[in-house]
Parts: sequence; structure tokens; C-alpha cells
Amino acid sequence: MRRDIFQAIADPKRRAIIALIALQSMTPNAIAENFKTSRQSISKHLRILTECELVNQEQQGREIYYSLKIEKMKEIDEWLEQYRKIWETRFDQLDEVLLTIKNKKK
Amino acid sequence: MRRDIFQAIADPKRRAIIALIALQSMTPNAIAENFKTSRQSISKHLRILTECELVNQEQQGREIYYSLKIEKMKEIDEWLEQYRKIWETRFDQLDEVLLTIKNKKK
DNA sequence: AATTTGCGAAACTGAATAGTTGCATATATA
DNA sequence: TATATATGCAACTATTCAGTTTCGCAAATT
Repeated sequence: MRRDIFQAIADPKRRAIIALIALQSMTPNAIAENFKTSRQSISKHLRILTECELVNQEQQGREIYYSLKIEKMKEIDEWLEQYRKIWETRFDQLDEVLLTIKNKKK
Repeated sequence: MRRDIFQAIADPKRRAIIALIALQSMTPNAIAENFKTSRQSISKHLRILTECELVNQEQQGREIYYSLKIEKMKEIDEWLEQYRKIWETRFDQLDEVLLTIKNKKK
């Protein structure tokens, strides 16, 4: 099953889960309490996030704590980089245009 | 139909289309030539990208030129910002640890 | 030892979706 | 005016996927 990080963050619920476990580890039950859905559906999302290597699992007794693998999020940042270059260039160009207009006024 | 930019970039083919039209406007036919798929399937993807306000259309005679709305990509960057803060903080902390080790060696 | 609790996994259902085929429309060209 | 070209759109199919239900296992509690 071809699944990557972009598919992982495509689902709004998964993005919400990511936000929840970004700063603290949480069990599936604790995560599910934040939604209207069942624990099993959260479990499924966690499985997908695990497949994409977006989360860490830590077993403690019969509980499993999930937390965000923040490094993995950098992959999105890296992909975005090529476009960031474009919009920053365009902004610079706009800046230049504004500067030219300003100078003409003088 | 609930569709947002995260769903738009979830599909690898759509990311490829985005990359293609990021720097130059292209017609659906010209885009389709870069893939093994049909023109219609590209048209469908372009429709989705249009719905998500990720592309501009410019009609020229019977041709329609599509280009990337680069500003829209910033939305991803803004969403990523909260996580960037986290990984930068962690990096600083690591930096601090390394510094401490360094100082101890002296 | 029996029961409860936390969890994952399989089977099922309904909805969404990617791709194809076929068609309609508008513009260009002969 | 007849034909070719560029495109969008609707109908159909096969696949994917989110959520539920049910089950089984292992750890905690009684």
C-alpha cells in the first residue's frame, strides 16, 4: 500500500491527532476522548501514521503511548522549499517594483 | 464536497502537475504529455486544483493555460509553522547539550 | 482464578475517488 | 461551410478508505 506523509496529513482527523500528540505522548483512548469517533477509528489512523513513520510508540504496561516524530514533518518543509523560493522571489520582484515607483516619485 | 489544499497535494500526480505549472503556464494537453495518463484524467485533477484555488486559468483562444497560485501554497507553510517551532526548539536544546559536553571537555 | 481494561486486527459497509469512454461546445483552419 | 483541435463534463467502473462491529490477546485488578 503506497502511503506517504502527504496522504497522512490529507485527513483532517489525522492532522488533529498530529496536533494533539505533538507536545505530549498520548494513549489511543485519551486521543479518542477528543473526538466524537470510536477508539477503533483512532487506532486505524494511528496505524496509518505509524506506517508513514510519523509517530513513535512506547508501550507502558498495557498502555501504548503515541507521540509525534517531529523530524518527519521536515519532509513537508523540504518539499515546500522549492515553492518558498518562488514566492520569495516574486515578493522581492514586487519589492523592486515598489521601490522603482517610489524613486520615480522623488 | 469538502476539499482543501491538503487533499489537493495528497495525490502524487497532482504534486507533479503543481511542479510543472509552478514556473510556467501550461495547457491540459501539454501537461498530459508529461504523463502516461489521458488528457481527461489531467482535466479532472486540474478541476480539483481549481476547486482548491490552487491554480489560475487563462483562456487564450481555444486553449486554456493553467498556472500555480503560489500564494495558496503559503497556507501549508503557515500550518507547518507550529511544528517548525517545535523542531527548532528541540534543535536548540540539542545544541545546548552539545555545548555542555564541549565545555566539560575543557 | 475470574473479571476488567487497553489495545490491535479482521470483516463488513457506505462513501469517495482515480481513470476511462463518450459526448458537447467553442475556436481555429482548410 | 466543413473539418480538425482544445477543452470541459457526465456516466460508468474498479479501487480505496473511513468508520463500525466483533473478536482475541495481554496486562491489570478483584
